[in-house]
Amino acid sequence: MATRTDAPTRREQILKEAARLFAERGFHGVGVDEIGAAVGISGPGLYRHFAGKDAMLAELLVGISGQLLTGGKRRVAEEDGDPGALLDSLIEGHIDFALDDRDLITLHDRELDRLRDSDRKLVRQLQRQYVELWVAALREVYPGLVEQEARMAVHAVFGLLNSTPHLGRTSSLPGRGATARMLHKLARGAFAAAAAPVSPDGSPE
Amino acid sequence: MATRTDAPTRREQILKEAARLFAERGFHGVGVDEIGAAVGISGPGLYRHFAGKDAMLAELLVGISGQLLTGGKRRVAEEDGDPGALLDSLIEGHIDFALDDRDLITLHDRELDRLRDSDRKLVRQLQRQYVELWVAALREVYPGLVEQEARMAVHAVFGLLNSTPHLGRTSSLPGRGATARMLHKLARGAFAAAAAPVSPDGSPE
DNA sequence: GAGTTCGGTTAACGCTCATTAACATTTTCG
DNA sequence: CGAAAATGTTAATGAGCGTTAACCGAACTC
Repeated sequence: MATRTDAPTRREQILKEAARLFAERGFHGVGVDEIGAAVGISGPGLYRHFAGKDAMLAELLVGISGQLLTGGKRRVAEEDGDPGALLDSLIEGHIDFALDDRDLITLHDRELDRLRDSDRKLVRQLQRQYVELWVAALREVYPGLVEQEARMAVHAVFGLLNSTPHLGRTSSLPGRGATARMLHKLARGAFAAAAAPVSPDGSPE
Repeated sequence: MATRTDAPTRREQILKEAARLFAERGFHGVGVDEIGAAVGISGPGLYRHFAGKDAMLAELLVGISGQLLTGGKRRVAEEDGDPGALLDSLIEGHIDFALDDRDLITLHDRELDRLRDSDRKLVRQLQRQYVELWVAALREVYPGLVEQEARMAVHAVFGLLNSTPHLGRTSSLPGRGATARMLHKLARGAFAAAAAPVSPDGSPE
């Protein structure tokens, strides 16, 4: 049970830099020499730590999906009976992740196809479980939602929350706290609308 | 002024297939031979129509941004005084695009970095104009929104609407119409929440 | 303190792949 | 018709890049 202060091992440094570079220029857009240079060693030295470039990507993507799922499960386990609070907790966790590890979020839905079949299957399975967590939580709050609707809403809200990488180009963000609060509001609003039975705002069509 | 029924020229075929392939496997993941094969010619025959692979991507991305902006401007021009209707019209237009040209939507925020500086600047500028269209329309409906908030909400809703490519893996969609309606509802709900002054749903924190 | 492991280095290999060359065929049209 | 443009073809080129080979010093370890 030691994940913190075990020293940022070389492996971890590499993964972190690789994530940043992959997110910036895409998996194929980054050479191993670059990744090596980013951690002070150069080129093939990476092969002392990873089987290959693919292995780095795989470990990153599996790691992301795993972390998201683990965090989600923890929050579900901590539920105290208030479904709304659980949904808020899930949203908050996802926002934290999207804001803190925006590189990984970017990778997550950009480079999945580059994985070996088995790895991709694993990642997809973790993703699916994570989605189902949300779907269950959402339907707890809005029992009127049928499963398919709920799933679609969850996917859409993921898209909303994961939009943070696209910000920052346009204008400097209004501070992390305010950003998080705004995203939370937006997500909640979308969910509420999903559950509204008919004509969401007044326009009959 | 002839864009339709001028025959689907070779150029257009190529662009269409290239878009599909790029969206599926990424710009670097697709070879020119593959693109050629997709339209019946093979390999370097493409160079009779495009200066290079980069040029195809550039034309695609500029085209997308341009189409979005043009469509948005048209809808703004057709405004009849009802700000809510304009916002709905913009949403509807974007959803149509996201559902009909999901390949292009995918490309749009995945491969922008591969462009030459000048092209990327152009695309960004078109994007920015499109965003500003939305921001203005949104603030017309919700005057309480400050510009920065509105811009963030718009970006987030783009993320939401552009999430459609991620669907379809999980479960068969419930039909195009229903999908469009649902996305519309979600977008409207998010916007409404953005404008809500405080504590969106009841949780005080 | 000798030997093994660890973590690195540089040089070389080999493959993929965009691009160009050289050449052929059809279409246009004066 | 006949020349020139248009549209392809295949073969060659050349750069980039992931990976492997061969080699080396430091750090443990018995």
